[in-house]
Amino acid sequence: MLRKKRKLTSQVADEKRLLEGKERIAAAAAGLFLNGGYHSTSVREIAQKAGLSVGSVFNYFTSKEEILFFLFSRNQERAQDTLREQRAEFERLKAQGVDPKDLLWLAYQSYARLIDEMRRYTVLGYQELKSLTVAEQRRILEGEERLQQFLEEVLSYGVEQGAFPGGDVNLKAHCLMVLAQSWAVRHWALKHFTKIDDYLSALKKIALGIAEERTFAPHRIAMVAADANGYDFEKSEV
Amino acid sequence: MLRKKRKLTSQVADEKRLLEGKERIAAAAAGLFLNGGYHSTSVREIAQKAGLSVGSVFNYFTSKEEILFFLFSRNQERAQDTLREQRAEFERLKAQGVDPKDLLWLAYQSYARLIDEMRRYTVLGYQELKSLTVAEQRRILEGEERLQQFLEEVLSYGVEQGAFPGGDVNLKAHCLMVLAQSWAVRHWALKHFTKIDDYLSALKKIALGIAEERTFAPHRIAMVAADANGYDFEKSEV
Amino acid sequence: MLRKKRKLTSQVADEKRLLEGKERIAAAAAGLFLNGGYHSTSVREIAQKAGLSVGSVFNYFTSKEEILFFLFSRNQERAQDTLREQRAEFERLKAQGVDPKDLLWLAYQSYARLIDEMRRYTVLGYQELKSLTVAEQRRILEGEERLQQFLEEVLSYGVEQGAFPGGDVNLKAHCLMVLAQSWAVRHWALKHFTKIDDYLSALKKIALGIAEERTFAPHRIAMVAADANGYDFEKSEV
Amino acid sequence: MLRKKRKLTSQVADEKRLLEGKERIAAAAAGLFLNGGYHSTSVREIAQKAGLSVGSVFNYFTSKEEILFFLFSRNQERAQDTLREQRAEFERLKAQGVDPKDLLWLAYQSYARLIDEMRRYTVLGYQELKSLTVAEQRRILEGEERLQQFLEEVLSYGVEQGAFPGGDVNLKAHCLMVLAQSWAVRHWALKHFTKIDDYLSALKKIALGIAEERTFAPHRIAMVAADANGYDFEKSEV
DNA sequence: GATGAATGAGGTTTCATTCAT
DNA sequence: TATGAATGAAACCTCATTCAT
Repeated sequence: MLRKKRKLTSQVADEKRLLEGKERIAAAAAGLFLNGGYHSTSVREIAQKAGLSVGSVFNYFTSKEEILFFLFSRNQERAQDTLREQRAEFERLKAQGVDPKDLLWLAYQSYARLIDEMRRYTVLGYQELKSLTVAEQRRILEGEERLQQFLEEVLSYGVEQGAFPGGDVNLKAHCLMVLAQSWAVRHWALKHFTKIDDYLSALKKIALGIAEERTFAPHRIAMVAADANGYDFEKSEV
Repeated sequence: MLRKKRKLTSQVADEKRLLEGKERIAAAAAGLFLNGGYHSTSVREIAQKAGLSVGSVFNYFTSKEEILFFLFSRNQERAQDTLREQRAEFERLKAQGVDPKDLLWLAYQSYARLIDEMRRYTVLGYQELKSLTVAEQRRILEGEERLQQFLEEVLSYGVEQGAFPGGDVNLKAHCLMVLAQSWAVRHWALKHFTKIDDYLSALKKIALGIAEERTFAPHRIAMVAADANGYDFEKSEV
Repeated sequence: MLRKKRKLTSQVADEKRLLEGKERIAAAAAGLFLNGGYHSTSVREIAQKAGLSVGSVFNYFTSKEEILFFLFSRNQERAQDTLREQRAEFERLKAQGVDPKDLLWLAYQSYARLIDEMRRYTVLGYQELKSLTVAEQRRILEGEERLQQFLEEVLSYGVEQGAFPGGDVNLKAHCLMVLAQSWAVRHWALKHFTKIDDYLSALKKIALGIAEERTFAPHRIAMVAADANGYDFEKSEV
Repeated sequence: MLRKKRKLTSQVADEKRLLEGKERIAAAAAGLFLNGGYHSTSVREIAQKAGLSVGSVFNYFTSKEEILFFLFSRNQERAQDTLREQRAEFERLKAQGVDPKDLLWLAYQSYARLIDEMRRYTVLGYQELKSLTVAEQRRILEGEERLQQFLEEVLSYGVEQGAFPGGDVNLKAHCLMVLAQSWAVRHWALKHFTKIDDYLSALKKIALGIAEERTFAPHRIAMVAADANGYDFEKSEV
């Protein structure tokens, strides 16, 4: 009669307690997801590590996948908060007439430090984003895009001010993002940097060099079949 | 992570047949692993897509994981082949006194094109490497390191020849690798480039800029606890 | 990526084997469903009784519910087969000018014997029909309606021939059906009849009496709110 | 079927409060049990609909099953009350020398109206009786038997008075009961009757016809193996 | 060598019931 | 007495793997 009744809400009523519980479980899950991956981690393991019974986990989350999504969104929020602060800071410093190069470097540093703080989640993103619903994936990627957009804005401001040459701002921002993220996702290749600040100081010239490079303007034309390069990919593309 | 294998060898005797079968199955698996992930793909699906019975798959591979490993190693081999060619080419051109900058650009281009050809597997690497045994992971990463080493050698040659300033060659190579790989793993952000060559020509100045940047020399001291930066990671680190 | 992939077909390929297996499992399930009910019966129990492993059950059926539906439909088919025979027989005897009363009694007897043969399933129907999808329920009830329609036709033929008075043929058929079904669903109250034929011979006069009764013609007007009799039923009505 | 109860008494001391609470919960449960079935209804849903907490439900009932039993018994009581009234009325009218046929019809009508009032529970009985303990089942069925016995007595009185022919009074009562219950359990086939009284007036001639039918006397011999008709039923028989 | 049915361990999820607050 | 979070057993179902044919 009632087919497919899905429990839509968490069982725990008290908002504060609910969030605390979620945090606790998610924290336990994060570690396990990272070593071993999302699919290889059982809810039983998560519960155990969080010091709860299996059933209790489902009082806080309605599904295992929700735990993964929670991890991503919570960090997304964290990133967006930082972004907001950065924006404010950027406007403030701009008004003070600070050198665009310094502005970029400040912005970039704070992005890289964010990556460092959330290193585990950055890696998780690269690994397990595809385990989410397409809708959920999009939500997360939109956040990422907003981060990149900010770098683009800072770069564009530099162009306006004559600090950087015009060019493919979008590409430059992409490169900068990727180099920051590599601190997390390719950390094994950067083992000789002890801390993010070591990496950053080594990277400084390279990063600014990218910004100052005179590249071609972008060909902002939406290609009809952007992906028509001979591949027979079936659906995906993450 | 570690598991006990029952049957250690494949059931198929004829070497040629065996390899053909493996290729066929792996090809089918590759697509499925990419859209859907390794864990969500069942052996039955793979068998079906390969036009075989479930049982047959296990005549060619001893486990599902072996299929994944096969995919990685086969591509590793492919990459190492390319690397060997590149090395030969590099020596030849070096002997002809070709400009180190051109040498680097040639090497880099061919690496990027390799990434492009194996785009699906590059993504797969970022996503599913952790699904392998630690030993297997290491084997794959060693290949990756060899690729980076080649770039480092080319860069070093440029330094010797006075084309590039001295500096952290290791870091530069890392950056170059990451930017090439981003064509695969962050392709959604590069949608406005139709083909790898479009991306490459836009990237050329940036890449060479990185090579020519005057960075600090590396502090080649192996840190005792390179990872002692406050994290409580348990085991892994990919 | 692929969300909600439902295994749509049974795993067993060989048609004959598949059917045999289904029969075997369904037979085991039938008994268990009857004592204890559908929900209280676990798949493990079914498997055990059928002499199979749990997994194997799901090679034959895609879900537990399918077992229940299989039971219902298979008996539905069985009933429809009998119905077809009855129809043929009816036409044959009608052509021979057999007395309508005898025709009715023959038809009724064979329906009652069918009920007897499928007694367990008749009970199951009363108990567990609601455990099916609404669509599936409808399919089963349509079969039941066809059975009743046949009785109505036989009754109508008797009316034409002057053997029975006109009246609410639909109601009469309903009464006859219910009395036959009561042999299954209220068997505890009929314990003093050893066999269906005992019950039938005792019931003969009553059944024919019903047919011969002079009832009012039916008020075949579709009532606007047929159910507006003060109840606050929420949805169902089986 | 049989289970171990932990707590044997309800937690609520005040008798009045206890009963009020039980009624409230049972009322909520009744609707849910009907649409959806006993097993598919969770205690949480019941609590929610009753406007209580889950814990409170278990202050009033010691188990979910007890709710079901409560529903059945409360209606059983209701039925027995009506029965008592009917008995009194019957004696009164008998003393007044009322026509036995009228007596039967009055008694039958009031039974049918009872069924109508408790339609939901009649259906529930057919569906979920088996979810009770065997002992509980028996208690409920005994009540049902008492109801039938009354009809038998009324019929017997008619026989004594020469209004009905002798015959299988037990069978006749059974038939009458079943036809009344069909208003509830096979309501879908009687949709063209808006109200129970419509059904009753259409049924009147049939019902009285049954009473007046000249059937065989019953063979009241307890059969040794009453069920020896080839079935392999294991335990139950509802 | 190929097949595919059988297996059973283990996955996620539900839910009646308990019990500290 | 009321609450609702915690529990853990047990449910359904999936799937890699085996093995008789």
